Amino acid sequence: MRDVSTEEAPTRGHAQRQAWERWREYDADPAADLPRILGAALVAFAEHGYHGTSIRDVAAASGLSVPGVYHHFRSKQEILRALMDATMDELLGRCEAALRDAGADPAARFDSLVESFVRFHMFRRPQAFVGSSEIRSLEADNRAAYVARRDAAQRLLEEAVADGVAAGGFSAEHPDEVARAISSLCVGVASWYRPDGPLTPDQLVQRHLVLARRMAGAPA
Amino acid sequence: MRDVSTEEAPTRGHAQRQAWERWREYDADPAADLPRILGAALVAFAEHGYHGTSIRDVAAASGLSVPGVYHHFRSKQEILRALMDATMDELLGRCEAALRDAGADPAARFDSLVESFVRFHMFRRPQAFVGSSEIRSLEADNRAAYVARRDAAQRLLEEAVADGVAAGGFSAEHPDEVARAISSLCVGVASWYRPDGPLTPDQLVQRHLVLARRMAGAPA
DNA sequence: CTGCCTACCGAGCGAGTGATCGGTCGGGGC
DNA sequence: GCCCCGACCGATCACTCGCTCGGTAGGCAG
Repeated sequence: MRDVSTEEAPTRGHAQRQAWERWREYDADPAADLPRILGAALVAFAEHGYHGTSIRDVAAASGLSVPGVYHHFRSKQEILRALMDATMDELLGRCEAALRDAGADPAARFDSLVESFVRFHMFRRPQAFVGSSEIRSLEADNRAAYVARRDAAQRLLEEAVADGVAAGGFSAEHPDEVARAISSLCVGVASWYRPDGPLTPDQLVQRHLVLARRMAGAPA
Repeated sequence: MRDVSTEEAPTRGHAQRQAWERWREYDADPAADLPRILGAALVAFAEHGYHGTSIRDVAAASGLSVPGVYHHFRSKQEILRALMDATMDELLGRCEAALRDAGADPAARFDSLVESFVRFHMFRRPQAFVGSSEIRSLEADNRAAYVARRDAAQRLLEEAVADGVAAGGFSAEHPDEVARAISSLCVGVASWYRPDGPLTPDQLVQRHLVLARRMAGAPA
């Protein structure tokens, strides 16, 4: 028999806009502030993929029955959509907070944004992985909406590089390609970074900042 | 009861070891020199993923029936394994040819290797995509063997950067991280590059060479 | 011709899939 | 007291999955 404690509220989809003022700080558990079904889905999707995960897998990992899962989500697809939405909410929220913190100087804004990207991909590895590998599993409408938000994040980077070139002394000849290279770098971080690696998160952030600045042709 | 050790697939059996002397040249169709079942599987796995693709999908795209597919491969898993093996055969083969062509100068070897990586990820996009996204769908043994070969490719890059630092005037402080960044860049190329984009392949190679050199701290 | 080989196909197996139906159970409002 | 509602479950639906069985068609050796 299951305990009937219902202390957990989903609040997905129309959640209150979270602030992410402390954009540098992350909980050790990537699934910590997700409702339990989405947390279970995150782990399963990251490990076996969307199509490699059954509703029964998600239900078991959530401590629910199959109809229990369907009480909260209309379909398997909607679980994926909610997960991807939550991922973009957090990424965009933290990046905007990082830019607010950075003020007006183009070089500082660039550094702050890159740092925010790197940190997100270090501490939200499963989200970043699912967010890039399961785009193809989203149905057309959901995919279009998700890609639009992902492109918006990409545009933040492009603007940061372009502003650096225009007013920050950056020497990159092709800012958009540098921006794309930086996001490739971050996606890569999510795929190999392990918290028990030899370097601290702060060290890794600094080293990637160096690589990003070099590609952008930022003054040393 | 047939003992299906029939290796009809030209991938590994037919030309004992392919030369890849012309490592810069690629057929326009990534599936061109794959047996039809692997070609169909490549397209399907790239679009829907391993678990999102059924044997019936592969059979239909190959113009075969389901048992027709099973005449050539013992299992769905073995189709994936053969596909991933063929991918690594080609990547490693072309990269080794690129290094042979480059001679002894560390900077030339670095350039040649990076060019080979970039070209492979531009012209073998589906292979590169499946090769990185479906590692998790390989069973333990197959995965271990594949990861070992992928790490060997990574080591080529690490050595090229390290040699550049030791004898080529590169200034990178952390060669292995630069190597990892370069391969992240290439994986990224496979995910966004479109042959009908505004830039020619040669232009894209040159631009990525610039980014790679900058990260490695190569003399301008 | 027979005998055997490779290369396939039609039909179908057991298991598992996403999803649904009609419930049960406990707590809160009246 | 009563009723309703959200949260959940057991049973089951129609369907698809990976895979297999028993066969056929054609080529080639003897």
